Amino acid sequence: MVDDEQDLCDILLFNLAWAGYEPQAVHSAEEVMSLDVCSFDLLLLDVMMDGMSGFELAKRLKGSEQTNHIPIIFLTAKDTEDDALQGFGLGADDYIKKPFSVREVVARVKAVLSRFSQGRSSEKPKVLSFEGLTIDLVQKTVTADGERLELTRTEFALLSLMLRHRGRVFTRHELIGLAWPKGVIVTNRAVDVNITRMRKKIGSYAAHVVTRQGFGYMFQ
Amino acid sequence: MVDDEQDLCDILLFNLAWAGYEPQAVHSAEEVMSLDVCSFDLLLLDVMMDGMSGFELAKRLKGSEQTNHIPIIFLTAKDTEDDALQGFGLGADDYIKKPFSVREVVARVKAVLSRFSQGRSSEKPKVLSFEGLTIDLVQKTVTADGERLELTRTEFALLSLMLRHRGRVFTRHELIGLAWPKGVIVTNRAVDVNITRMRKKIGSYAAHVVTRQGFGYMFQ
DNA sequence: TCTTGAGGTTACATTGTGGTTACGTATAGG
DNA sequence: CCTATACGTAACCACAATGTAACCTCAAGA
Repeated sequence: MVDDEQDLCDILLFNLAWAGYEPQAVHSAEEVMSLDVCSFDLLLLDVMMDGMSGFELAKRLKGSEQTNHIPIIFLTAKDTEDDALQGFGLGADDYIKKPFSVREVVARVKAVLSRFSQGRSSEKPKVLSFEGLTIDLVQKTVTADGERLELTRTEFALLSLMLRHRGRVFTRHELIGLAWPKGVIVTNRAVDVNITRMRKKIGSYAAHVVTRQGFGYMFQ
Repeated sequence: MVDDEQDLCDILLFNLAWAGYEPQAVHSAEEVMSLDVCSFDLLLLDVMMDGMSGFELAKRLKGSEQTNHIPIIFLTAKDTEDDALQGFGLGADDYIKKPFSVREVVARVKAVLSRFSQGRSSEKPKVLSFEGLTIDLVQKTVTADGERLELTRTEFALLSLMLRHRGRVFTRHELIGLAWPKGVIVTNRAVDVNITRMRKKIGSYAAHVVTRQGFGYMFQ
């Protein structure tokens, strides 16, 4: 959710969370660029914002291979036909005029997400695997040679990230940005410790989680 | 495609062919053994079949050096889904629950194949190369004539910098500014020593790392 | 309120990296 | 040909990077 009105964000955050979603709010389009946008399932964009407008942001996101699949719902105070058309022209999936009821927003979010879950998002593979190591991204479970492993959230995030991009070296800084919740601040050493814990749990597959001294970690 | 339901096979065959693939169907796991499995790019296996199950077949294929690289997508009936998938650890690359839409199957096939075709070595082969010398900027590795070299971070930074701007002469001062972490203070001689160490590791290619006395170093 | 576990930090051991130094060799300028 | 300077390189060693156990905090449940 990108909107510069703090109060509105709070209300929507609460209601969307109540409805079972995991909403996150930022207050300017610029902030969005510093996030891992790919990891979001839906964007609620305010059109009128200081700095970059919601339309401008949408144009950029739809222009990138990485993010153009993410459904977008615009929130706007403008109610003219032109603006609506401009929004849809940018690939908007819905359009909600202010003032709106919270219930309406939640309903539209639900509708757009269900529409998308049948289509493109079901194309995402649900499991990652490497030899006898299998990661179920839906059940959030890991099995090694048939044996169920108990990885914690952080360990799971690290392993699935590295396995999804096997062969790539991640710096500690990148891992913190990609496998940790947004906004948390931890030291680099937290990565080492969680890598160690994760290695211990995956047994012989730990040999594939290699340290590239001076660079970071990778799965190979 | 291995499934004992003739009708289902026909539908999938038609749609996969329509999508540009060259599908082939057999109706039991036993029949698969008589085929040249290595020549297939992907296997769609029904789990529940008369005779050998899809799991059993997958276990055999993953156990063989010849075939363990072939991605497998399981087709599972709803009642066997959960427990079976948690336990199997067979290295499946995806699974699709019955009943499924044909479109979903095609989409998953596409996703898995694209992941394997480009994801094998690395996602973006950001590499620099010169004759038989290859620098993988993602994996942070250097290979010379196919042989993997173990360069340290500083050596890697020096070589990749010079190779990226081949033909340009870098003064020691420039190299310290570009290949060393910001803020560190080292003497010029540190450059010499690291150049020497790097040269030693790249073998015959060391001849291309030339000293321009009084100026600095360059790669030519 | 109590329990439990996730996970961040710290401390310490260990290893590898790489800076410095010393000395030998090559090069340029006279 | 001589000499000052630049460079190559082995050796030494400080410290940076990493593995890991231990401790502690915080939050989610019970």
